[in-house]
Amino acid sequence: MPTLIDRSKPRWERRKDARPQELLAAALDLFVERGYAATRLDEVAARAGVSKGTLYLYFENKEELFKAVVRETMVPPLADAEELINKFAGHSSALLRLCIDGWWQRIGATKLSGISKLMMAESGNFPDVARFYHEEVVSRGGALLSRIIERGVALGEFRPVDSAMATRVIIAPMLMLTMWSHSLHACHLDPIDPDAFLDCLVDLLTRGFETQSGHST
Amino acid sequence: MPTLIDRSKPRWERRKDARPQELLAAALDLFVERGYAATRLDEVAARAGVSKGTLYLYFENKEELFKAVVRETMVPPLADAEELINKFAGHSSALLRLCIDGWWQRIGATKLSGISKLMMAESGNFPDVARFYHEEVVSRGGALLSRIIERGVALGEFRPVDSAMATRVIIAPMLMLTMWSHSLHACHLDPIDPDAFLDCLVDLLTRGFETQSGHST
DNA sequence: TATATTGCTGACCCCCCGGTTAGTAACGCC
DNA sequence: GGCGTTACTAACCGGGGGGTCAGCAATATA
Repeated sequence: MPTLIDRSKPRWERRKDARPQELLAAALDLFVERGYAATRLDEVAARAGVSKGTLYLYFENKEELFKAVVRETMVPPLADAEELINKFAGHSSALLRLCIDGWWQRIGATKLSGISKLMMAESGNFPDVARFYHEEVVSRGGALLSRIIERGVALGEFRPVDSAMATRVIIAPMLMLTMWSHSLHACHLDPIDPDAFLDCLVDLLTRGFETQSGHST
Repeated sequence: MPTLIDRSKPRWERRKDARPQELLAAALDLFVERGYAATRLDEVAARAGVSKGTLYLYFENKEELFKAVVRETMVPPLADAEELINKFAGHSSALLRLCIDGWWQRIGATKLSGISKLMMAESGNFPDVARFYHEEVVSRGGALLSRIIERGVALGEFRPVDSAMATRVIIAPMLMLTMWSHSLHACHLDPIDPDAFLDCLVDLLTRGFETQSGHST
């Protein structure tokens, strides 16, 4: 009978070391699936195989849980990209494509992109979280792209542009691509081919930044 | 004493005709400020100067209220733009700029842009609303831009591009601009000059779509 | 002024969810 | 096996919000 208790296995285990990672993984999944406000801590705990009380043994509250997810997942790729830019020798448009492709592989195409979408969506309702995310991710990522643009201009590989503005124009389609795949696309509406989209984007950008011979502004 | 009841004026008035518009205006404000899920119907009613019960006399539920807001505000500008495209005679890049500027004036720069942001943000949690919005706004707006691109290609004013993809690449920065102003920007982070951004965008697009070098815009 | 009609109120229901805590069961140690 | 420590659970709390409805008060009518 299924009502009998199986005493060969304990009902739960003590696994202090593994819990934080498992909780973070579950939290990432659910934050991405549902958004910040709509994610239930009960459900995060359940997906990690523990009860809600246990979650609170490892994380102070919902906000700290979210910050931990960001620190654990979004920040490392940024550090790697910073290192790449320092070492790179070659044409700046190649560096730009390298970074866009790298972003796509490590963030854009993964569930991590859901975090960006979530922040765009809900930062207005959670200013503290927004400030944290801006400091840890947005400003660092933006600086990274700006450096590439400025490098290109300095080497005469790009025509002179406002690097701050150009950075935003580049980031925008990248973020939108992820937003689409996490919103309308997720409802089976308006499917989009990401690779074709990125190709189209890089193509446009390359032409747009080209130092032109026969043109006037 | 303020505790005395002023019987010269009724405590409330019967204004059946004006209520729907006032409720829609209040709802638009709050949906834009807080998002769909975070908007409290109590608060919508209060801002419209009525009680929550009254709101339910005019709208079936939260979802129908939202749909009514979209129908009332987002759909008319689309119809106008469709008419503009049909009548326009001139270079397609001029038409493109006209539509982008028009969008900016009538939607992008107004609170209406908050609706786009809201849908990107929350459509995943409200598939029915997402489907409605997609049918009424997204597909129509996309078709509109695609027609401009195809017009340009047909007239030899644009180089041949995949119009569906190019449409997305154009829309993306526009939507992102509004998302920024409604999210991080709203928290006084990362201020952005919309006009400069749009100029930068149109500049890039113009160069990107240009037929072979040697031509002028 | 008296009566009928109806637009509107506000209290109420019920579920949900972030956060808390008393108690329990797993495990290390002897 | 027995004991102490502690990782973990489950029940609970309080506030919030979508949706409802019996009754009331503002108006139309006479």
